[in-house]
Amino acid sequence: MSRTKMAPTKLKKTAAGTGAETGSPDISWQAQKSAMTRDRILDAAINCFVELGYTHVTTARVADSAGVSRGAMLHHFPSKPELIQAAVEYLHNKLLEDYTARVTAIPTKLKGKARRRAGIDAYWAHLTGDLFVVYHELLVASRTDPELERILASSQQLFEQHVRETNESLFSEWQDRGDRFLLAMDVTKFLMEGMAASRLMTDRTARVNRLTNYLADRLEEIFLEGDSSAVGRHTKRS
Amino acid sequence: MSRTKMAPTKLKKTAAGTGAETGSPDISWQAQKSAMTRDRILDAAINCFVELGYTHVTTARVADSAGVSRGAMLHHFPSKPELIQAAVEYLHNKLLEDYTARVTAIPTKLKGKARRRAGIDAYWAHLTGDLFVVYHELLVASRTDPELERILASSQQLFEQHVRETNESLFSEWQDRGDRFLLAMDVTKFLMEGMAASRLMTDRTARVNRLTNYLADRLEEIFLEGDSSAVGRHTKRS
DNA sequence: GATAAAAAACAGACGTGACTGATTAAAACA
DNA sequence: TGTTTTAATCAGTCACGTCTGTTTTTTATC
Repeated sequence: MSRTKMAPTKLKKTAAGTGAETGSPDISWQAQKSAMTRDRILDAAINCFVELGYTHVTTARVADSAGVSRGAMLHHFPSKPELIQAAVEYLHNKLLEDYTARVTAIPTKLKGKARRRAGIDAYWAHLTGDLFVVYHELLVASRTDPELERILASSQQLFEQHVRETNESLFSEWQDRGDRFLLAMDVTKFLMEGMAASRLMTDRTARVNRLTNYLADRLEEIFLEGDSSAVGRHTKRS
Repeated sequence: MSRTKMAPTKLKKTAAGTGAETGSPDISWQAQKSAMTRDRILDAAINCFVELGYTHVTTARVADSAGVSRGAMLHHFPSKPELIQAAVEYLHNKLLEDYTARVTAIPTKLKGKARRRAGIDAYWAHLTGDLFVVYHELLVASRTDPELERILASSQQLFEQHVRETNESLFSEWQDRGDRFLLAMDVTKFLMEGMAASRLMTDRTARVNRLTNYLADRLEEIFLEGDSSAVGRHTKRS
């Protein structure tokens, strides 16, 4: 938004004054302030990713959005690649938080089928949020950006692992379903990510709703498969 | 702005009717040469999209890749946006050709289930080709590029319609399946596009194979649904 | 039909604006 | 006062678009 300095929101100094402040020796007040500026800059960077798109982000815009001068920012992040790396890791953490928050927010009284359906809807909300949109853009950009690929390769793996562990604990009824749990997660993941990535399709909401319902039915089918007549229908081929 | 496709039609009128050249060649040598250069430039542009990624493409690189000078290119495409628009439309046509070619290449002796499976594999080959990767990148970039969004919005619609018509004629056994045909196409489209977009996942081939087999089974299910006990299972909800 | 004029295609150099990183000056703090 | 943090300015690079000049093809005139 507006440029202006508005001087870094002077946070209170807690009467630190004399420098005694043995109360917090490890983290000096300067360090706190520095860390706050860092976070402000990283938040601004994410914001720029959302509003401008990864390729249109410049150091000047991030600094402006954060309300600091370029000099100040370059003090914290000496070069653009270092800023990008920090911002991507920051985004990665926010993504994890977002997914975890949405899934753990499912009422505990929901059980069985209703709970699984709520999980689908939570994942869809996660996928259509700004954070995932930006993350997806980064993944695409990484095809021709080795540095970005290096940064994302690890976080991608960590994210999948985290999602899997979270799901294993929150949907523990799949515990004895073995590989069928992985199949269910993959079907959900790729079908919904495919839908999320198609921004320009016609009849979006109608098709999304139909496919989401279809997916929910398939997950029930996979879950109950051991008890139905459809055993082994899609385990191997070719 | 709009640079209509056929540049060669810019022939002058030769109003001074000497009458001698009433049978003048409709397409002069000059026009042919111009069109050839145009196509060389557009091919080079697509190539740059593939090798460098949309965001790293510059007019100089395209000209260099095409083997013409920047001045020559600027003569055919006065500005970068005009070049991009022409290149995107060119890419769109190549995409249509690619899909059509792959699907029509399915042996006619394949029938029923085997034919449907071949369709899935053909679509997967299409999605993992360079052309679709680039198209997907453009789609992502269009989020923060209004001009690109305008160009893609129409081509996206045209592509879906073309695919639908092609499939209707090549998989005519779905003719009386009504909406279930649309469902089958959507499930295929989004699940496979979701897989294609995930470049960095672990165990890629194994998971892709499993999901592809799963998808093939689901399509058979949808196709046979009218004759099975599963009628109406996933037609409506909320 | 030959030749000159006109138009189109092609080629390269220049200026402008934007972005990055470095350097220097000011301010806040201990 | 001395050090750390913030602000402002400078130089180098890159990409784009305009400009001018050259070659090739078409049209007009004799």
